[in-house]
This record gives sequence, structure tokens and C-alpha cells, in this order.
Amino acid sequence: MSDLLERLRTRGWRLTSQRRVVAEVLDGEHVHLTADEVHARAVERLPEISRATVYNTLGELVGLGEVLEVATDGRAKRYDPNAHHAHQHLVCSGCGAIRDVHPQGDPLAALPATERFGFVISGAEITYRGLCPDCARP
Amino acid sequence: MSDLLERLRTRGWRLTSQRRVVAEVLDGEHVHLTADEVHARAVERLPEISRATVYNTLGELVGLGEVLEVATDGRAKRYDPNAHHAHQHLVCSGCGAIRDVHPQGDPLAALPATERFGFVISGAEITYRGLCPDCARP
DNA sequence: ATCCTAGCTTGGACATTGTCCAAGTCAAGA
DNA sequence: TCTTGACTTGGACAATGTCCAAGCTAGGAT
Repeated sequence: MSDLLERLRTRGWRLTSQRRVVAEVLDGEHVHLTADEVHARAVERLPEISRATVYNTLGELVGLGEVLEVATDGRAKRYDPNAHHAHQHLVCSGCGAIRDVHPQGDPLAALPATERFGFVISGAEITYRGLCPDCARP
Repeated sequence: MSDLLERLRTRGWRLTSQRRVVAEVLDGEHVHLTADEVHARAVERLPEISRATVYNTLGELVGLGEVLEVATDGRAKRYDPNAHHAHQHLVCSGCGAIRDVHPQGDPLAALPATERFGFVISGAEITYRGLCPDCARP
């Protein structure tokens, strides 16, 4: 993810230690962390980093299209560092775990013009729901 | 939606004025309200109804499959009274408006077994994103 | 190398959304 | 009409996110 830091610098980002740490945390864990989980891991490397900075930085990364925001359960948003790779999500209804999945076909094709109501559609997100192997066990 | 109240009574629900009002609010507005919006409208008809009861009742209706919970933005959950009619959602990125849409085909069919990772999959939700006619205007 | 300054960070207050609980109330069967 | 367990209430609390004034600093300018 040093690419990421490079890309950001060429876009006028000031490269601070806090931002570097947030980027490293997102890079290190290819899971979908909540903002507070990102903060907790960031604190391990930079003890005085504040929650506000983590929120700010995540918001900026989302705005720049480097990270995706995933709202699966109406609770904490999760952040997906895999933004440059089209994919959808599989969410466990038991424990909340999220996996990336790659369904076949283009979901936009399933929506005929008569069902678009004049919207300019930019994308589609699919959330598959179910129980993960652990939670499905009796 | 008096059907709804009937169905609930046969399932052992005690039929209180509070629950009746919540059901009426959901029936009256075929939009997707947040819990607090439901509460605000319920208060107009039954001034002393509490937030806790609205949350409880919505949760029960979701548990019984009479109402769907929609988490589109990581903020407040919205409640969709159209639970007995399979549909997906079209969300305006500008103003947050939600429309029900009916895509063709079954999204589950697009997910091959090799992409299911041992999950027992129960359903799929598609959220189309774009700009509504009003927000798309320059 | 040093200085400047806009942009970044901080801590904490505050807002929003949701959950929980003990005490009181009431729908509906006996 | 009585009884009782289910329901409701208000308020405290929890989780998540936003905002702001004050101080700090990265990186260009000198």
C-alpha cells in the first residue's frame, strides 16, 4: 500500500505519521474493520493518535475512492481497503463477519429501464446473507 | 394492514393501542421511515407513546418477517413495510431517497458454490445507487 | 538551514441512534 | 369482574459519529 501513500501525495495530501499508520492498518488486515477497530490497531503503533483523526482519515480515503464504506447492519460502518477490485459481500447473520465474494454477471443488467425511474444509476451493491460455517453448526 | 393486525393476533400478540398505531403508521406511508420518524408520526396519534415501545415493536415486526430492516447508509436503519413482496432498493446518493425496484432474475444464482465459503446463504439484497431525477439536474 | 503558514491533529463536548431495566399498566382469558 | 403475565414507560446508559477551538507540523519559501 505504499502505492496508496504515493497516490495520495500526488493529490496534495500532507503525509503525516497518523495518516501513514491508518493506511498501514488498512493494508495489514484484509478484513473489514470498523472505525474503532482501525483506531485500536492504530493506537498500538502510534499511542496518541486520536479517534477524530482516524474518522477524518477514513472519511478522506472514502472520498478519494481509495477505500469503500460498507454499511451492512445499521451499526458501525466497516471499511474495505479493496476498493480497486470489484466485489460484493457475504455477511454472517450470526457473528457479523464479512467476506468478499465475486458473483458472475453484472447486476446492473438485471434492472430494466422501466425500473429505473429516471435515476442515473452509478452502481450496485449486493449483500448476500447467511450463516458462516461456525455459526451454522448446531 | 388490518390483515397484519389479524395475523399478529393469531400468533399470540397482545393487541395494544401502541402496536396498532405503529402498524398504522407503517401502513399509511409507503416510504421507508427511520425508527424516530415512525415514533414522530406515532406520537401524533398517541401522544404518550415512548421511543422504547416503537423500537420494541419494530424489532418484533422484523422478527416476525412482517417488516424489513434496510441499512443503506450506516446511519439510522429504515423500515420497509413491503416485506411480502420481493424487491430491491434504489437509493439516491444525493438526497437519500429510496425507491423499491424489481430486478429480473435471482441474484443467488450469480453466486457459484466456490464463492460461498461454506456459508448457508439465506438471501441477497441489492442496492442500486445513483442520482434521482431531481438531484441529477445540473 | 530556518521560517511560515495552511493544513492537520487533538481532546473533549455534543449529537444521534439504539438498548436496557425496574416499576407501573392493561388486554384478554378464566 | 379478577388475575396475571405480557406490555409500556421514562430515563439511564451504550455505541457510534461529528464538531470545534487550540495547538502542532510538513513541506514549500526564503
